[in-house]
Amino acid sequence: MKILDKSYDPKPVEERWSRFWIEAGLFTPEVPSAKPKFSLVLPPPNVTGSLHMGHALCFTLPDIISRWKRMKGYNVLWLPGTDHASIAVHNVIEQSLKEKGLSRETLGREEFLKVAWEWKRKYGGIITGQLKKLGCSLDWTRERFTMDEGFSRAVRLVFVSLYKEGLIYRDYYLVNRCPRCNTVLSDIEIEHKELQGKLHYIKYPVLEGESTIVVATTRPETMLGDTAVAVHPDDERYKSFHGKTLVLPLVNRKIPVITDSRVEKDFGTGAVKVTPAHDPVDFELGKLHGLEQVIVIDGSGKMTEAAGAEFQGLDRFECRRRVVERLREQGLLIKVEDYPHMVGHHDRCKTVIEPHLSWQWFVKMAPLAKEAIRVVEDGTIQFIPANWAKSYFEWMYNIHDWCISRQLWWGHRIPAWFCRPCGEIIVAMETPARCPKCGGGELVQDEDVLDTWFSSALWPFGTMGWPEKTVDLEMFYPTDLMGTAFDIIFFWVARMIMMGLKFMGEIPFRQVFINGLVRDFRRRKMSKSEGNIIDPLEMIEKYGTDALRFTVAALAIPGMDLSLSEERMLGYRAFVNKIWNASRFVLMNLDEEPASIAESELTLADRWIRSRLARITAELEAALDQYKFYEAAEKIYHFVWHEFCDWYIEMAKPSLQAGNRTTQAVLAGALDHILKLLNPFMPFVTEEIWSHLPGHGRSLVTAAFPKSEAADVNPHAEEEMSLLQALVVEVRTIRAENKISPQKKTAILLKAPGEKEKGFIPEIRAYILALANGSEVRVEDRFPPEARLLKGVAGSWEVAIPLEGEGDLEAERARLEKEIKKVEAEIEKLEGRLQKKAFLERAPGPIIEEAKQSLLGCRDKKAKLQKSLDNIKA
RNA sequence: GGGCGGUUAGCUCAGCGGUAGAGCAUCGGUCUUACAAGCCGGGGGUCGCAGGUUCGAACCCUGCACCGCCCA
Repeated sequence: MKILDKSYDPKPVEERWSRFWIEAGLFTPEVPSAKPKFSLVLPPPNVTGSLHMGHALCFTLPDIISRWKRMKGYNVLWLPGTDHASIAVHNVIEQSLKEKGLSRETLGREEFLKVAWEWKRKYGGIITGQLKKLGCSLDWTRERFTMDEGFSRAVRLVFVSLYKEGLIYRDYYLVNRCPRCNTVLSDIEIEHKELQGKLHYIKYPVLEGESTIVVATTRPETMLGDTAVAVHPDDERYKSFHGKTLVLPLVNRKIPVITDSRVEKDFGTGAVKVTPAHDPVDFELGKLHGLEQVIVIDGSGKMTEAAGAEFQGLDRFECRRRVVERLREQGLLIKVEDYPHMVGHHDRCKTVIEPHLSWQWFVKMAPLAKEAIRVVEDGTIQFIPANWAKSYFEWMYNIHDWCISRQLWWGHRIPAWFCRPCGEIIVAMETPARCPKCGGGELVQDEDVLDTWFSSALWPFGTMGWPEKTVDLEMFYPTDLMGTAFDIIFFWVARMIMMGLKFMGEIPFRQVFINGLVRDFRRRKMSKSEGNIIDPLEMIEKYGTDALRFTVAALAIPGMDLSLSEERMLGYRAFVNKIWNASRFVLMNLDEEPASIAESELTLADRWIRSRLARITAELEAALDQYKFYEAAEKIYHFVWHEFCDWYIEMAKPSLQAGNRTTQAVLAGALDHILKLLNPFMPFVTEEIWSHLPGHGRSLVTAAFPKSEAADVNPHAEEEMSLLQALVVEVRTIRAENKISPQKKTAILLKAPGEKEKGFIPEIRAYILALANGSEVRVEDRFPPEARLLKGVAGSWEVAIPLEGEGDLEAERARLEKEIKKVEAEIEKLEGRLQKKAFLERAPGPIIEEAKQSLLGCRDKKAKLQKSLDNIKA
């Protein structure tokens, strides 16, 4: 048998197996297949991306499920791919152009796209390589990219169909624009953050007469675009102003005072300036009251010509200062107050959003949302944890139309053409030759591309070849699981559900597992500026992928953020190493010739570990079934380390030395079983060890997951084992507390409570000797009174070891006194309970019985301890 | 303002109606022939606060406080 190295070195092992799995096609499902299927698609990471801890979590967890299902005999498809990430790619490329003194405009669309594709070819593989490093069991033969030819076709088809159905429309509307990224955004890409702003009180003179109205605003620069002032119709303060005309300061535009019940009387002075082209509320007001829309800020945050000669070309914030200055000079600025308020920011680049009036494309969401709500309501799609469904509903019930056009080039260009002469809009799959309305050939395609999330919404079926009727769709759609973080429920999950229902007529996935956010050990968000980022690649480098994966699983409590620390990872690396060394021991003790089990030769330890394996397997599967990764991880961790290693291996040693071949077989079998249980969590180390086991197969990836054998459950062996453990721990405790050297072998005296229990002795004698470092085990009916003994109680048994020489009994006395105190507290509690009439009358029988037994046990223990103590004192 | 989650050992978290648990940290012992990334043993908690339901509450109900997230 090849002896393993003394410690585990992950790097070469990971590289070797990662390559082997993929080359051997083990992650590629059978087509066709008689097996039941289990499918999922990878939520596509950005091509620009590099693996971060959020990915590590979000991809490891479904991988654990995938690997487990695969081993259970499912035909598993986990389909990988990446997303083109319009804005992110633009940011990267435009930044590098800027460094060369270029811009995308100087380059032109076609050249820009060439650069982008080149860049994608060069860096697009980074994250996929990292996914392989993570050990994700993805079928790389099916890898897709959202801008693939086929996928792009699907995107176009969806656009065209929705347009034809009236679910996509074009509108001149006030949308959110990021002046830095130079594109509009959808509502959910806006992050509202409270800023300490200023409320400016500005005097607007009335055209006729001397009076003025004071308005309050946080954005004085927008006054240049004001086209009215609004007051509440019932506001007594302003009744005399109804119908009056004001002169807009700095601009000298004549604007009306209008009344609208939506004006908040309590805000500012109760009179509000109305800027229909730059504020969502004002936009609505303006439409209702037929106000002019004056655009004073352009899409990049610069003041327009309409803002006036003095301000034109200024940045919006610079303009704000200038406007305030001018108003102050003219005595029109009454006061400025600190005013905290919520301001929209672009969630990616954190730039303050500018409301922007322009022509854009929108998806009408309400009709799509209806079905999507129903399938979650009726449980066809299940959120895990279920609470997230609530957020989903909340959003879906209040859904807004989705602005899908982006003023970018990298992405799916909107398949719409404008006929210059007649103004007709043509939406089509292919570039139309001429206008169907006027017959003209002067057609110009819309410049914009679609929101990246528009294509992501098609991912679950677009990746499988839709709109073709493919075998993959037939076999693997709908998928079974979508694992993702909560912040993406609206971006992704909701839209995938809507599009899946709309175009496939079926849900895209049955279950949605929502994982938490990864935080640092003090529960802070990880961020570059805080310097508290834990980089998964660095962790893999330092501790190995298996340790990283196991850590992530052990911390993954459904619905909870997890706080990660390197310390924790260190602990699980120790676990990996522990497994390695336990395996090393097993392999060192196996004969060349594989052993087989003879039932009659099974030792207590053998029967016990088989019983425990059966139970732990069932428990592990139950936990995984509910996506309780932390519970599964904790269970297997405890079992492997503190049952298999601490007890079984130690107990197997004497049998192995005695040449017991059955124990060899049980030991090898148990290790094989354990490696399979662990494989979904730590694929690399388990695969490596397994390949050294006699009779191993080709790969654990496709090995059968162990069954929990009911026949192996052995309560008798478990009970006997519990007794043994209690006895051994008691002896060890007495030894430790009395500072008896670990090297020193001592005689161990046992007193069984009765004849029946004495029957256990032959079975446990050798184990006690080995585990408690005994020189002999003597069974006594009563301990010799003359001897100096250190005594303890284990269940209903007593143990004792002789104190040799002139040993000090002080420590022992302290120990006994402490023990007695503990038992006394327990007795008091139990007596209190059992004395209550109500408890005896109302509590269920077994509970009362248990309490009574407990009390008897405690009293017995106390008596024994007391006797020992008296002995010492005497 | 609405919604969700949290408050349990020094730290991070399980437990969610029947005697308070884990990992790490800590303290003591130990290089015992798989592993010192190890082994053995110990200490440590009126389960945020106040009421209520119950024979029995960390767990269920009500209110409050504080922290975090999401949506207006």
